[in-house]
Order: sequence, then C-alpha cells, then structure tokens
Amino acid sequence: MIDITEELAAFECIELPANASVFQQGQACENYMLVMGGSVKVFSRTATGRECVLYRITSGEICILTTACVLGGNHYPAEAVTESTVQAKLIPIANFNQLIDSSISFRKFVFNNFSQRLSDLMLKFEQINTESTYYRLQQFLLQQDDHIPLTHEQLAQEIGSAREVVSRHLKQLEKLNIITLRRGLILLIDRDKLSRQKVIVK
Amino acid sequence: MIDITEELAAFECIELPANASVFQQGQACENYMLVMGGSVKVFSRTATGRECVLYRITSGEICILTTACVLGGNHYPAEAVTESTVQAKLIPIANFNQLIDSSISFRKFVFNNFSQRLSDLMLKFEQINTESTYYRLQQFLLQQDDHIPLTHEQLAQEIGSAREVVSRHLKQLEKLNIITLRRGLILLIDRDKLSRQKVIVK
DNA sequence: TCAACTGTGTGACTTAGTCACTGAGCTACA
DNA sequence: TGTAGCTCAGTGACTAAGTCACACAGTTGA
Repeated sequence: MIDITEELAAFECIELPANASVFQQGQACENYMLVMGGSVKVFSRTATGRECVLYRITSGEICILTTACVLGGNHYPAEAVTESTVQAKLIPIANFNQLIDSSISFRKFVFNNFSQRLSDLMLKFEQINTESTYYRLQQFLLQQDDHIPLTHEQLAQEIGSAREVVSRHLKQLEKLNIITLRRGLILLIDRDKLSRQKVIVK
Repeated sequence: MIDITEELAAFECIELPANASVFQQGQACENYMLVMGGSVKVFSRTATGRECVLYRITSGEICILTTACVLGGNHYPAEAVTESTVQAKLIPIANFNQLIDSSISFRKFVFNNFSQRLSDLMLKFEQINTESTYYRLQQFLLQQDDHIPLTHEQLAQEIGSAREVVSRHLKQLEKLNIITLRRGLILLIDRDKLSRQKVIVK
C-alpha cells in the first residue's frame, strides 16, 4: 500500500450515512473522492431496473471513475451508493491535478487504482459474458462463509443475474442438501458437495 | 491530442503483419506497446469460443492493459490480434516508468488512455448487460455506411452475440426490406425504417 | 473441375431473464 | 397485541438468447 497520508492531510474528511447515493448514472463529475472508511458499491442498472455490482471502493481507495469522467468529458456511466457509514475526503479537481504533478507517491497510488479497476472490470466482463449464471453463483457461494446473510435479490446483484433465476438455483441446491435457506440467509452445509456440483438436476 | 513525439523518438518502430496475435489470455506482460499505425482488436472469449470485441487500439494509442497487468501483477485478461499491418513501438517497463516520472506530457497521455479505456469498458459492459441483442445490432448497423462488408460472424463479435442469433435478426430485417444480404456483405437500403424498427415480428 | 473451406440458413433444444402473482415472515404502531 | 404494510421467497408461463447439429451455397486454389 502506498502511503499518501501527507498529501491528503490538508483535505477535510466528511461522513456519509449508509445507503446514500454517491453519484448517479448520467450525472456530471465534480470532486475526486477518497474513501477513508466504509464501503461504496458501484453498479450498473439494466432497463428493467436490475442491478449488477461492478466493484466496491473501500478504505484507502479512490473513485477513479471520476478521473475517467473528467478526462473523457463524459458523465458517470454507473451508479454508486454507500453500503455503510462512509468517511471520505473530497479533493477538488485542481488540487488533484496538482498532486498528480507534484507527488510521486500520489501518482503511483492513482495509477495503481486505475489499473485495479480496469482489471476488475475486465474480470467482471469475462465472468458475466463467458460463465453461466449457475457457475457464477456457485463460485460466489464458495467464496463466502458458511453463514451468508444475503437475500436472493442481493445475491443476484452480486453475480449480475435476476432474483428469480437465483431463487430457482438455490432451491435446487437446497433439495440436494448442499445449503439451507432462511429468510435473508443462506447456510452452506456441504461446501465440498457444492464445489463438485457441476450441473443442477431438474 | 497530446504530443509525445519527443519522448518516443528513442524507441524503434516494429511492424506486425495482419491477423497476428499480440497477446493471449493468461499470458504474462513484457512490454508496453504504442501503436503508430494500423489497428489492434482487443476481445474476450467465452468457453464456447465466441469472441466479443472490447475495444481497438489505433494509431497514437497505448495498450494500457499492459499497465494494468504489470501493476496488478496479473496476466492478460483478454486477447488481442492485429486487424491490419501494424506499426508499433515497444517500450520496456523500466523506460515506461521513467517516462511517467519525467514527462508531464507522457503522464497525461497515459492518463487519458487509461480513462478512455475505462470508459470504453464501462460502456461496453452497459450495452451487453442492459440492452437487447437486437437493439445492439440495430445501433451498430445505423453507425455504419450503407455498404457493410462484414460477415454475420464478425457482426456478432462486434456486438457480443452469437452468429446464429445475428443471422436470424438480419433475415427478419431483409424480409422487411430494410437491408439486402449478400455473402460477406450487408446493404442498408432503408436507414430510416431501420431506426424506427423497434421489434422484429416473427 | 472438384475438394476443401468459408459463410449462411434453420430446426431443436437449453438457459436465462421477465412478468405476474401468491404467500410467508417481519415490524411498526394504533 | 392485532394487523396493515412491508420485504422476501417460490413458482408458472412466457420470451429472448445462446448452443448444437446439420444442410447447402458461394469461393478458392490445386
């Protein structure tokens, strides 16, 4: 992790409540945001309102989507909301540009963030485009604890699918004694079997 | 356009033939590539071999996917091939990093490229995820000349769909006297009608 | 001129997403 | 403490998209 504490000391920290909109699709960009604590979810939305999580901005990360917007002269191509209380520093564009030129650390920091997001997006694109919904669901579940406090809706958003599709797959997995379903909660009871379960039998 | 002629004068220009692989999925990254002429197509591939064009690197652009790979320590998440004879300069990583630190122009140039790619990918993601295949096909056709020298396969790759699906939509459009189909060629004969044609009737 | 290749058309099938609706569980508050 | 109104989950019916297999037409080159 690159230390840019010194560079950012001058900027004041603000606090956002949970579930607050950070920016919306089509909105113009105004400030760089550096998240100091909490988590911001960046997602895109289909015509029918379905959400698909693209990535998260967590502590110590910068929202480089702003840079892309400012330099490209376009508006935000996605939405972002806070998932928890978020502490963040807002950096005006002029200050940001000045820091890029004056601080090697800050420059490297921003470059790293850019790279990471690009990689994240490529990976997400790959997954959504090349892997089946069931495979994405399976992999997502395997990455979690045995106790998964998510609704089917939230799960669908994480893997970029529809709630009904996820519900149906989960129901099949429950019938196979791989998981147990509770309201807003999934209990993973046979991780091994899940990792081996390639196809869902009707 | 930012002028970085001076910064790049020291690097020799190589030439690649058409249809040559530039990098493959999973490959490690070695050099930065700056395209001086011609076009490189970057695409991802599904498990069944279907390709989806992500973006193109054309004259004066740098393949920042390399930066993302180098900084992220990961391998190429996509493939790239030349679409024509391509002139390019290869810049070793050490020289690239040195240029970033020493030249404001070069830095801005790379930043702009990063931003543009991020925006491209977001846009592509949006389109593939939120728009119907027919809508993407319709929009793609409307962006072309009336004389479109592409096979259905190539068209499918551009919009990220399957050849058969594209073929079927095109056939419907031909029945409606909107286009004429020839081998390896589509003639757009009624642009207005195409732009109004919202739904394909069976 | 014909074999091999590339491009197109199409039927049958599977998977995913959408729509509409039902009912179960939770919670606030009258 | 009962219940209205909410969120969450389940499901049938349908459509869109992708996959698979195969037929055949146009093109190319030995």
